[in-house]
Amino acid sequence: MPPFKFDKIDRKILDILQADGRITNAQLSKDIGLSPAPTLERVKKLENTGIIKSYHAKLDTAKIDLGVNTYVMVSLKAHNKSNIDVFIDAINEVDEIIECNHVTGSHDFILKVITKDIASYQKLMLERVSEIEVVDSMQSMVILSTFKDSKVLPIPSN
Amino acid sequence: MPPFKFDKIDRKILDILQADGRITNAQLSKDIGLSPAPTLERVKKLENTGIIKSYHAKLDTAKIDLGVNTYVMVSLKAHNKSNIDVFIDAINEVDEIIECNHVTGSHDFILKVITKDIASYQKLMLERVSEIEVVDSMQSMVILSTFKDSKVLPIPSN
DNA sequence: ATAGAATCAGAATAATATTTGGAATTTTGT
DNA sequence: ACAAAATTCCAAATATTATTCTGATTCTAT
Repeated sequence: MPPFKFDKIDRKILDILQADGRITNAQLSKDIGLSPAPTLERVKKLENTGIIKSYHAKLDTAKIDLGVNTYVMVSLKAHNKSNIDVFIDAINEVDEIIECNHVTGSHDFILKVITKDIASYQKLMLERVSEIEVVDSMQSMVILSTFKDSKVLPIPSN
Repeated sequence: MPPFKFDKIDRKILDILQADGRITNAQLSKDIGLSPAPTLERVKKLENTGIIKSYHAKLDTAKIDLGVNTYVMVSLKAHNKSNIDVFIDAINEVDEIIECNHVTGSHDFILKVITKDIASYQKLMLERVSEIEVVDSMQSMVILSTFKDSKVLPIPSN
């Protein structure tokens, strides 16, 4: 399958759906200047080709009592495939870890961890993450405040 | 306004809408075991109270040619309010920086940066970020691969 | 117990999504 | 350049969903 080329109209659709994932097809079609039928067809194609992976509600963490958000940088004892697999499998069991990226630099992984408070954060780290046998060291950055959290990616023009 | 208490049904709604932001109200009502009318009423209340902030399409960065994603840790020359304001204002101008968090630890901010390739990343950093006068130092972590990217927050049960 | 508020189901209506058929445009191969 | 093929589009018809409304039931606080 060729990597599917989308045109200017598709890009506009992607911009709009990133900013408002629940816009109606009727409104979307007005915004991009097409009738509803081809608009829907384009959206479906973007979904079917996997360019649009999914849609999600974004919640206010403070209002659902998730006050302590952190980034945690993790180093493994050795970075062979076996160890990485063990780590990934363990991470996937933990709902509070919502992101896990393998990164360059002096650490191996960076995690994003969402918890209710410091106590639950500490408990999670001590009992669930430190306990993963392949983990060597961890370094936490507690998020004090968030100044930008855009869900709109900068799609290149060409 | 009291901090609005949501019950078990609301929590289920939040779980479902985080996982599938475009589910129809009809299907949602079936999933939670209520009729459409009160289901919609609950969703609207969750939106109006700000617990649900927004809805967004999630795209495949590789397929839209955004192959280089990084975390960048930034230290400012001094962390007074004035400098922070200057920094935030500058960051908000840059579409490629989709997240900006003020954090504890040896750096001041952590950014998430989305670009097409290494060349565009370097250009962005040199010409847009390094140029911000209050920036002292930067340290990059390039994302090699993403093992988890969940849009579902672990809502505390009580 | 009882008034008031909140929540619910079911039905009616309004809006939207989705399908269909065919015209117009673009693309492709010669 | 040309014609066939493919793509893209619109407009209209139908199916599905959202939304509103009414009244019954449950919950809450006194």
